[in-house]
Amino acid sequence: MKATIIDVAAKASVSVATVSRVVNGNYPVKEETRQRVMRAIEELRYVPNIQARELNMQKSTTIGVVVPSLYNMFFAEVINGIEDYLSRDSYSLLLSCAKNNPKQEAKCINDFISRNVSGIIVISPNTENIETNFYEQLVQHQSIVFINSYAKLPNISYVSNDEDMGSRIALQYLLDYGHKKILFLRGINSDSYQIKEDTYIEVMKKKGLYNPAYIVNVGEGNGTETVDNSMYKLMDMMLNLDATAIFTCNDLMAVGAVNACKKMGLQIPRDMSIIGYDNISLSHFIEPKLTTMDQNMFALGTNAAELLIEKIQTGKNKKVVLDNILIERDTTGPCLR
Amino acid sequence: MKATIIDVAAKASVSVATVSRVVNGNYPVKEETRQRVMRAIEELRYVPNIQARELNMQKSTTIGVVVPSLYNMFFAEVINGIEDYLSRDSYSLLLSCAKNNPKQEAKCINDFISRNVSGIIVISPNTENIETNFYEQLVQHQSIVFINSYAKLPNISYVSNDEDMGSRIALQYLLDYGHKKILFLRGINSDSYQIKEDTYIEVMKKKGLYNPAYIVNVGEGNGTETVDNSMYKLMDMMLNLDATAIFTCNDLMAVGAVNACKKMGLQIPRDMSIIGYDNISLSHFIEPKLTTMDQNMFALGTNAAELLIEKIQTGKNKKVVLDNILIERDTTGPCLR
DNA sequence: CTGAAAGCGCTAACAG
DNA sequence: CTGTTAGCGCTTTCAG
Repeated sequence: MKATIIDVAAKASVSVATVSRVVNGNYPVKEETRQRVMRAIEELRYVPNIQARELNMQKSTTIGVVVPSLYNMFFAEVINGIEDYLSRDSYSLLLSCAKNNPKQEAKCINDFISRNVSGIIVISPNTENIETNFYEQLVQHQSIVFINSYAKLPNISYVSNDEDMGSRIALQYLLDYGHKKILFLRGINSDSYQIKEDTYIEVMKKKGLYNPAYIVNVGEGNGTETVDNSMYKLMDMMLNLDATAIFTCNDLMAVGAVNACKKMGLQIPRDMSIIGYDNISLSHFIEPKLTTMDQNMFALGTNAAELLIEKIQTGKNKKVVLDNILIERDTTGPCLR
Repeated sequence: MKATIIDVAAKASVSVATVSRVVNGNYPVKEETRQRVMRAIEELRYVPNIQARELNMQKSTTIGVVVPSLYNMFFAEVINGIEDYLSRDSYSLLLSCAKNNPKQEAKCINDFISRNVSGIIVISPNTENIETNFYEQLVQHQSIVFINSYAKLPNISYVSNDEDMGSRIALQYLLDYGHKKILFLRGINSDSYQIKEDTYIEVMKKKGLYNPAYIVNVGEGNGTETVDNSMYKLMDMMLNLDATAIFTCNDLMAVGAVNACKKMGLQIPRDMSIIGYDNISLSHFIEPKLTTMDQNMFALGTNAAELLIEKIQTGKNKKVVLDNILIERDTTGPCLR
């Protein structure tokens, strides 16, 4: 059985209150008694029970993080940032995976609440849960931070990338290279795809280059199958479309596009320019290395953690928008057709 | 303020005991009162406080997971497996990152204990903590499972891969294809590389094909730079060595090898066969898709979770060694020279 | 079938 | 400076 504060008190011949004071160092204790208590703690290998402490204090130092999937390295890198910031503030991180399923996402969150987390970070919240105003009820009693959510709800802090601006930069880069027929690859169930599509449509229309047939939906965008799905989808379509460039909503899709071109005998970037989004490590592992928009996942994570702790402590919401920068590598070049 | 069991009891005009019975369904309650309680729960949006429940029941349904780094996708995939198994059993997962630092690893674990986890999974435990018998003291009061630890301590459950056997299979596969000059690519600072090298040397010697010059050390084996390091290292060497095949200690190195061949104008697998190790998702994202030994990280995770829950419930330790199976894809073929 | 009451381990008045 | 004690929200005997 694990030692409790009572065991320590008995061993040191003091009251539990004194032990508590020694442990927390929040009230004066005579040095000599302190020593005695410390020794008892050592000998019994006493570790305070945080559950009991938090039950008593009506607060908690655990925060919950929900991700839609762990298969896209994007999420691992964001979690890395969150964990890094949190551990400095001695918060703990409860992790749950929603498996790209809105029901599951809601279940994860209810579970967090049961476990008395002091706040929750949701990475790429499922649009369905936003529409059904699941979150609107939630924010009454919970501190929430959304990472990369398009719909802005009241009483929630946000950290997101300026994906609108990022998409403009990516598109402009392609346009500057002379590309006119630019395919747009997106997935389902994420706001982030919608933001980019809106920007894509606006930019292309403004240039008089818009063609709805160029918008391709590859389905699930964050699974193991995303790369292959994107590849097959493109191979099906490209025969009928004479595009010279592809702008994809994430790097997984971009890799699929690269593979499709290889399979079809198209040289990159001579015959086809491809630009991805995220800059996950995968993007520079492949050959040719991917030109992509960097989302700086680590910063996304640390900022979210910072906002959440601020929200917990002050009740104030804040929105942070990070800039995405272009990482120019080997999959883009001038339009030669 | 969140509703408590007392609020529900008051609203439904019953005792807290009855509410508890309704919530847990473990004792008979008259249907009519049950209805009344359920209605009160709905109206108050009551969610049981698991901290309080667990404090009372002296048990917990949280488990802690320590990883040395979150940067490597290997770990993300293992965590995915753990999370998947745990969520079925309605356990929650507390995640901490030790940042490749033994002190930090110990701190993470003490923190878990404070938070009353019912067990801990350590992925690739730090050798230093094993030597200083930090863990030996720990196991008295804690259920521990190690993933991929080569040092075996008493009272700990293990799940690991049979990398010796896996290496034999990989090498034999290459030998069966007629390859005689097989390069071996390894990194630093991991037992796992040593196991594979020992096997490599033994197998090659037995065939009379051993050549120490064929052993290549690429340095850090799990960083972002591993792919490129491996590529440059190989490009430097291959000119002088007339190898026809390469066996690498992980997929990152294998991808580097593939890229090196591409850069040098060698066709894969016609001019060079390459076999990796791990089967991280990256291995089938690239083109040509990598032949590799599957470490099945997901299974590593689910098995660890299973063993941990078994250990928690029965106190029994177990060692599970998973077989690594060959995933034959597109980077290997017969020796044509 | 239901209620009263005793804790789980801890903190924080309050009283010495 | 230190001890006593009342809860935090919940489960579970033990009586009715």
